[in-house]
Amino acid sequence: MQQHSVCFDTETTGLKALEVELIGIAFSYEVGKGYYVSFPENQEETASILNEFRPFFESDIEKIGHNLKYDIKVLSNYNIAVKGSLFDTMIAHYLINPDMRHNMDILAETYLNYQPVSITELIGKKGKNQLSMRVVPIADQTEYAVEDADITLQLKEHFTKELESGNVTKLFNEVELPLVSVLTAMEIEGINIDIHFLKKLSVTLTADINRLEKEIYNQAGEEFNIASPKQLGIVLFEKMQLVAKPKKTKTGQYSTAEEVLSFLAKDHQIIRDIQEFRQYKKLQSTYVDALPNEVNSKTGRIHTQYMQAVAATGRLSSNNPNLQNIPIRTKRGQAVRKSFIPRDENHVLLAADYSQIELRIIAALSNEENMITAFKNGEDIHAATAARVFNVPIDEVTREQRSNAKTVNFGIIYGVSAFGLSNQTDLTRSEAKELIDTYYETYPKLKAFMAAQVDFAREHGYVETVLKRRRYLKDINSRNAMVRNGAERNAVNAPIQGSAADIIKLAMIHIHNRFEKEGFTSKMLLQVHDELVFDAHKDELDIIKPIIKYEMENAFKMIVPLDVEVGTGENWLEAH
DNA sequence: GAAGTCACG
DNA sequence: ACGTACGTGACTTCA
Repeated sequence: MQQHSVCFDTETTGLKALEVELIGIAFSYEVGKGYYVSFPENQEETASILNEFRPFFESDIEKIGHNLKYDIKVLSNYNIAVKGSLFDTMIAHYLINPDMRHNMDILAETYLNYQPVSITELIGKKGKNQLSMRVVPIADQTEYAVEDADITLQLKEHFTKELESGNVTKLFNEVELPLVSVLTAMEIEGINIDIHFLKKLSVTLTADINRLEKEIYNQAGEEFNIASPKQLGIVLFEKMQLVAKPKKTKTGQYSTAEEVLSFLAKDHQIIRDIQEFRQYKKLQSTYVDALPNEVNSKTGRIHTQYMQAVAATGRLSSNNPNLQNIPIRTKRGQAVRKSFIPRDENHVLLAADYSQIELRIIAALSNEENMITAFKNGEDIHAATAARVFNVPIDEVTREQRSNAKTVNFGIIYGVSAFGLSNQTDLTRSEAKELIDTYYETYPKLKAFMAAQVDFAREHGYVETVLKRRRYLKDINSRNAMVRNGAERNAVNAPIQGSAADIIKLAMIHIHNRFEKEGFTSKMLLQVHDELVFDAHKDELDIIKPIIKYEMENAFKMIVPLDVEVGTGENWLEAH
């Protein structure tokens, strides 16, 4: 193959890239043409056939694909590395319009006006009756796989132009595509967990759940399914009549959500028991019992997948399992976090967190001196805000004042309303309104910035991050006030959340490259929006700590300094 | 498969 | 007068 760029697409036995076997690879380097290589079930033979393709995969030839991370991981099972520049049509379309879907089928219809053979036509709907691609006749495999490769090649032509007209080519080439390799490495690396510890934790949770269950039945005077919001609502609000006017969900059911229960907790033991019961059930089913089942039998580690084209703001998301929502806020939740441990006794876990990155970004973008000064002086930003808003010296700020200031600071990032703020605090709606007004007087340029974002969105139809990542806001001029207000909140929030995502992505690329170049044994494992987690070899700790901190703090220069806290420990909780 | 709930940043 | 925080993924219940 003498081409400059080649599209390829792997066909495999399933969806879990690190566990599947290769069935075939389609190649296309000329629109309308393609070739399919079929592999036998014998894995040694497959590896030896693949070896013939090693020079191609490791060459400088540009590799085009749709969701390349998947194909690269599959090939990694056979020790094939994919080198050279990449072009991922899924990610390209994510940058072109992050709010849309990026399935190849949809893209083919939208851009090529063509309806490809769907995978379900070939192997059926997913479920236990779904066939393996192995049993599909080779002619059909070929037809399907080559079509996909051809479509991907054709999409590239469209998207190259659209990336250009959306002014995101640089973001694509310098951030998102390099990030593919970084995420691939992190996913393959995985993280170690202490299964034995989780099993013990599950036993204690079961004991507490059983105890609470009995007490709840006792107080209710009957047995019912506490995990059923419907049954629980009837017991609490019809039988026990705990409140005169119970809040309903949008379908007319009684709401038993935490925000409803927390209002009743101080007056009713049964509510406190339900809250505790719910918490333990959640921890047990979502984490304590689920995580051990996610351990890969070959590596003994947990391998999440990072979704690079899901979150409309530019963030990553994590699934199968989601390692971006591991508990930390409650005591029992923290126990779950303790189960994430280093690779072995020669390593520790290292966690590096950006401190208040979103507030720093809004301070910098708005050029709000009062907030910038606070950050430059290394002040506690919530206390500093409280001091200004409540007009007291910073060392006389009360707990409650700081807490309210903190809530407003976060609210600003989301697009506060007095209603929302009063919901989140003990303040009444009018107190909340007053606090917001004072806040804007304290930080006048913040308000101007927010208004400017909305104006920009109205004029251009989109907003953008520091790295020019766009989010289109089609509802920004809607006549429906509620819809329009939503778009306006997005106009403020998307550049903030998205810029933070841009910055940590840059840092990840820089750190990954330095680690490769300097040949460290330590590995980056996880990203949790403003935090990176590493398996740090003890011998390398003194070298990599300052490298990580430097690369994160200097990934992107703004007029506000970025601050990163680095910690280490024998588990993820300790590392904080 | 939708709805409700709740874990995280 | 109205309904409202931004962004995700996973689990259980129930039609």
